Amino acid sequence: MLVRVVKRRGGEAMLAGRIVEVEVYLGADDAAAHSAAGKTARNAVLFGPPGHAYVYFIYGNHFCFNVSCMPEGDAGCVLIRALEPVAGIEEMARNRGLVVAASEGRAAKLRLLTSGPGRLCQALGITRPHDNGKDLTSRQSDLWIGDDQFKPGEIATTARIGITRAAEQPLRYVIAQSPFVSGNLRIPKAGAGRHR
DNA sequence: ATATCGATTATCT
DNA sequence: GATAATCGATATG
Repeated sequence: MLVRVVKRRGGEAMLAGRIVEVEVYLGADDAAAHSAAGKTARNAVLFGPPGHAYVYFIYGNHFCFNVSCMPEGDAGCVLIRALEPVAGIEEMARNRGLVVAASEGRAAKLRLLTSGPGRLCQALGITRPHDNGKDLTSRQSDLWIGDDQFKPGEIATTARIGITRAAEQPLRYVIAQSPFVSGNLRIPKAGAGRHR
């Protein structure tokens, strides 16, 4: 199994991150999916062809980025929940309103860039009117997903996060070894905490 | 360290 | 009018 990279060309810099955490949403029979109640103006992309971007705005503050995965007419999708920053880190930090210092707290701050659905959208500049519906399989698009030949270690599955319905299904997939997965369910080893 | 809460808007009932 | 696939700040041990 190979993991992929989300890339985005913005102006001069290219922004890229490796996908380290996703959640699956089934089209039908999934009370947590936006598509559960049928097609609407908001989720229309999910019912289109696979490999396209579904972007939506949530909680009045944040965007979330999904990839439609099922053939036309079926609304299954994958929510991209966390990335490992790969390229364009300074611009991502600007987008997030953070400053990445050159040395020490760097690793810690990298986690703040893209470890979460809302964060990674802000870091990559993904917004609803602008990016919704883009073809992620075409390099002509300024937002696409490609294969970077990365060989992940163990893939762990857990319950999905932040939802209020059908939350118990183990449809969240994370690269177990990655420190860049979103914070909620990180499994800190005993005594692994930081001091100060 | 963990827990609780407010922000803020598109979408649906 | 209620709700939400979140984040960041504040409060508390």
